[in-house]
Amino acid sequence: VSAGAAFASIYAAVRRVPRGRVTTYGEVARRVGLRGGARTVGWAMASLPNDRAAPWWRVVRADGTIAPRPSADEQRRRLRLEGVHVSPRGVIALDRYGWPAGR
DNA sequence: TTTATGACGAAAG
DNA sequence: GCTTTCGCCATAA
Repeated sequence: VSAGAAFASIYAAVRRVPRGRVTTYGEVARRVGLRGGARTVGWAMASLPNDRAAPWWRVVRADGTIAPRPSADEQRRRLRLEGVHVSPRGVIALDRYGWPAGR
């Protein structure tokens, strides 16, 4: 895998996110041992060749908003399909769908 | 090795 | 509530 070890850890963490739940970049970063490495996580997702078995759509920003990217629309759609309620503005209730918090 | 970039985060104005 | 600034870590050139 072409990327560094950090990527593997990040992908692994993202895969642990249960269906119907979402997590944040910062949360993932923390799980892999990177405190301020939230950007690294996002960058890892950006490098996602789309063949990688990582539910990137379950990863949102710290405030529950979806990152402004071209596929944000698709991400929102996928989350909805999993039962995650996304506000019209693209905001997700982390205190409800967040993970591992959950509630 | 240094510089620049990035699906971020938190704080300050 | 929104925009701006700084901080963090890893990779690329």
